[in-house]
Amino acid sequence: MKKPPRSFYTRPTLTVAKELLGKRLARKVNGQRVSGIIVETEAYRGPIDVVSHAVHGPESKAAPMFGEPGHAYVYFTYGMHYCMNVVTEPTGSGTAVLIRALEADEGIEIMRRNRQRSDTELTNGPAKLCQALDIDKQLNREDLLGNKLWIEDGQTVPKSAIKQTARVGISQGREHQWRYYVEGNSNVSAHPKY
DNA sequence: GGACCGATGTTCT
DNA sequence: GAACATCGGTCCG
Repeated sequence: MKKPPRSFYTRPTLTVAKELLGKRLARKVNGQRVSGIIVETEAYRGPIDVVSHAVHGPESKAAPMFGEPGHAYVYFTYGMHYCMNVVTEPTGSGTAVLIRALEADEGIEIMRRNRQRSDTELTNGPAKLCQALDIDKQLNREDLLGNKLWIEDGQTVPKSAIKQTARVGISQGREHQWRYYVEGNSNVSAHPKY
């Protein structure tokens, strides 16, 4: 499978967030592929976005958001969870896309072992998919055009199936509809109220 | 299915 | 001290 080029990530964050739907997020664990199709994303639009980690600046833990596009920004939160972002726009922008849900595809046995949950609970949330794919702090700043953690072409999602809503798990910034997901996909994380 | 709530560590005020 | 881009257990339907 073909990896999108660096230029895919250099584009506006909302465009990348939308077009990541249907792409495959993949890992190689002990020589075996573990992957899933991206079905839910959220855009975090840099220092001007009040809920983005980038408001803390390029010297904060969000430093990778200001790095080269097409790299991973993995952060640790709530004392026990990792979440993964894809850095977007030209270097220095501080923008990224949070991967919120996958449809598990390859290496499901490994995901079951990592998660110890039912198959419907493998990758339907940002911290869950990180656990399923064994993504942690070690993969922070990893190049997604590399061969440890990467993104490659997957499926084509019809435009009519892409839904746009407010982001999840934030208190401010609810007026922006910067979350995208594939309508009808059972792996999309729980639907918030508005 | 939903509401509530505790876990647990890093970062920032 | 508080906040936190979350999750899973418990209790209630």
